[in-house]
Amino acid sequence: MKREKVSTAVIRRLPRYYRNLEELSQAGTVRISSKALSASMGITASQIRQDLSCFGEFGLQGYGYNVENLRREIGEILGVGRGHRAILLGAGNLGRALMENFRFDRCGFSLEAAFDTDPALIGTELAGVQVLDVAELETYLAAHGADVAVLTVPGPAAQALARRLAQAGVGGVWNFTNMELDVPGPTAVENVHFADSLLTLSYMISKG
Amino acid sequence: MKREKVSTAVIRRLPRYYRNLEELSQAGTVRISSKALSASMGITASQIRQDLSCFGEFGLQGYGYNVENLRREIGEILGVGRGHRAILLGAGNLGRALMENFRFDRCGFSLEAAFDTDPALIGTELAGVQVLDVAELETYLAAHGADVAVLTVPGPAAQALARRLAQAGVGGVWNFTNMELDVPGPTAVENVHFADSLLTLSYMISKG
DNA sequence: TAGATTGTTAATCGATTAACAATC
DNA sequence: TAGATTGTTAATCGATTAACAATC
Repeated sequence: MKREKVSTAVIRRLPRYYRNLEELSQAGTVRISSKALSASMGITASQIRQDLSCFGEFGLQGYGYNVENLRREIGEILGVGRGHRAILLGAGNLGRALMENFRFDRCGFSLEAAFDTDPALIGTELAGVQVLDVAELETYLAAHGADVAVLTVPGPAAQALARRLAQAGVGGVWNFTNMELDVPGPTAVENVHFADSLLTLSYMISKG
Repeated sequence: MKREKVSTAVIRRLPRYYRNLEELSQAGTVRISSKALSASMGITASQIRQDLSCFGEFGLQGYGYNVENLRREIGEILGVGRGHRAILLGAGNLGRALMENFRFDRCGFSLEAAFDTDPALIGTELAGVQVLDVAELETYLAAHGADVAVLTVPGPAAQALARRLAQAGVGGVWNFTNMELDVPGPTAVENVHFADSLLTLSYMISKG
């Protein structure tokens, strides 16, 4: 194995591998070759082997990969099972949709608290999670900490909150706002820009 | 200009250019050089010029680009202003969040109808949009058509619906389910895989 | 053993960056 | 005119694909 720095292209494929292996595992498939996986994922077998070789040797010559074993290994690489703790900021429509529908646990996260500014929401419970006052954010984080913050607030509030989160030591921001966040140092930002995504689709269908 | 086929890497940057130019335009900035834009976007000036040159010559030597003009040109490339029509399938939490919060119009789309299977929802109106019975999907599409379908249904229903949409001539599927869709031919699919995104973030914060 | 399939090295392909003549 | 900045060509860098020895 190589263990130089792994390119983001590779990293962004890991969740797809993980998802496919989960499905295979659930379907009871015990082993799979890079060739078979390649066919079902629309990626070359060569690339799959190359990608995996960044992290170790998970296969067996003449056999392929043990599905459950490979799933677990990739899960470990992605950090599933580290007991990551998430908080959510902005319990509006989108925030609530994520709280009620998104399976944080399947990604190895537990959603521990939500924050909002609306007095009508503060003190209530949504999807089994307490809604706290954003004013208490630093107090909460000092006491409990959090690995990731889900940012589903209105755009204008995003940048300031992101900075507060980074300041308080939150490791990553999952950004659903349409803002480009500028956060210092070690805090990671992962953007889910709906508009960018829809505009890409718009381009794709506008060819004819 | 070149006009060979444009790589997806370039296309995925276009919405970001568009977004930045919107902001500049709203801030009243009249002109900008590739160098200045590069600094504010964290992309090299060379890449910006290279990207734009795929579509035409929008700048002026010694001057740079007219912000509003470039914004409009990129908007045109992306298909904003074509009056694209969208329908939404699955008016659950996430679907409703998109209907009520997402500015389809800012991407040049109008949301024309929603579909669900829940009798309690069918016939009601959400965010000014009628909710129809999914059973009427084909009838509706035959009568009105649609350019894009927003797919916010539960995973198990996704694949079959995607096929029905493609069959009925819908040009693109904006896929929010955690399923990998297999649709025939000319219908485009743009995925918004929340889990993949969160797992990528999980990887990023799991290094230490 | 023979066939299958890995991990890795080498070859190819594509995307990003640098350089610069053209020109506003 | 002199300075700035484009569009494009060439150089570099990185990522994907192909090939193959190792070996289950």
